Amino acid sequence: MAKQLAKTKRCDSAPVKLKADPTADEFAKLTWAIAHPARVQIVRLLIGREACVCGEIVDCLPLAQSTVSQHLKILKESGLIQGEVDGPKVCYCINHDQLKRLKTLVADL
Amino acid sequence: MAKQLAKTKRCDSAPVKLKADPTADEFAKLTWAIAHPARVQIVRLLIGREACVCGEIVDCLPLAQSTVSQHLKILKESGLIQGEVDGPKVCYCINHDQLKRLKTLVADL
DNA sequence: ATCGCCTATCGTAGATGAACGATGAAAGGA
DNA sequence: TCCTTTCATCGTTCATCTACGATAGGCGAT
Repeated sequence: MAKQLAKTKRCDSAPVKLKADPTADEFAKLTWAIAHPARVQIVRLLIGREACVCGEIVDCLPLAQSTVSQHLKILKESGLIQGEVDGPKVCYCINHDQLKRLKTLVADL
Repeated sequence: MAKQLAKTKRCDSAPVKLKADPTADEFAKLTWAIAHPARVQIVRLLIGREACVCGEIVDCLPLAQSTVSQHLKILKESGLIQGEVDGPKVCYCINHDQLKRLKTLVADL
């Protein structure tokens, strides 16, 4: 996404309005956040359980703790999940608003 | 996804069945295919037009022809779109079955 | 047959992702 | 206070993505 030339060409009959679709970026970010098998599994796990401590998620996946932590960070940054500190542990849960946003974006394709 | 240890730990009460969810892979592949702003725009363009020649898609995006061709290849490999040769041109269109599959997977989250 | 257009592929460079082990920080218990 | 547990972050390595220009191949027109 480096080149940003001001093209004057047309696509068929409609004027070119396909330049910087804001929802395309949002769409891409949300789908990218979940576009990894481990992250799909984490999201599904949280949907099914409503809340889960980080360590449990690690135990459920064949990945190192640091790797899972990275995936959790990605999901958290996308807004799909959120975590709150509970003493020495961190409890993750689904952000239903953002999940609904994702579903809406895909359904409205 | 390299480590495949046979863990015996449990996640909460349910037995560990979060190992190699086949639909998680399918889900990740489909969402990954569309997890880029340019590919989102291409898919939307094709949904709105029902068919589009490659050159028109290139003209609609601020990217080089070779780059667009790569994105089209990714989308084609995911099954979301398909292209058929029409003389010297290639006409791309949406694969509605696969698009519906994507929508179903996301809606059933 | 040759030329020009359209598209795919190759080769490359830089950025980012995915995975790991090791380390660090915070909180609670001994 | 010190130790343990829990989780995040750092640093590294390897692979993949993304973007481009250049090139090759197919097709229609001249």
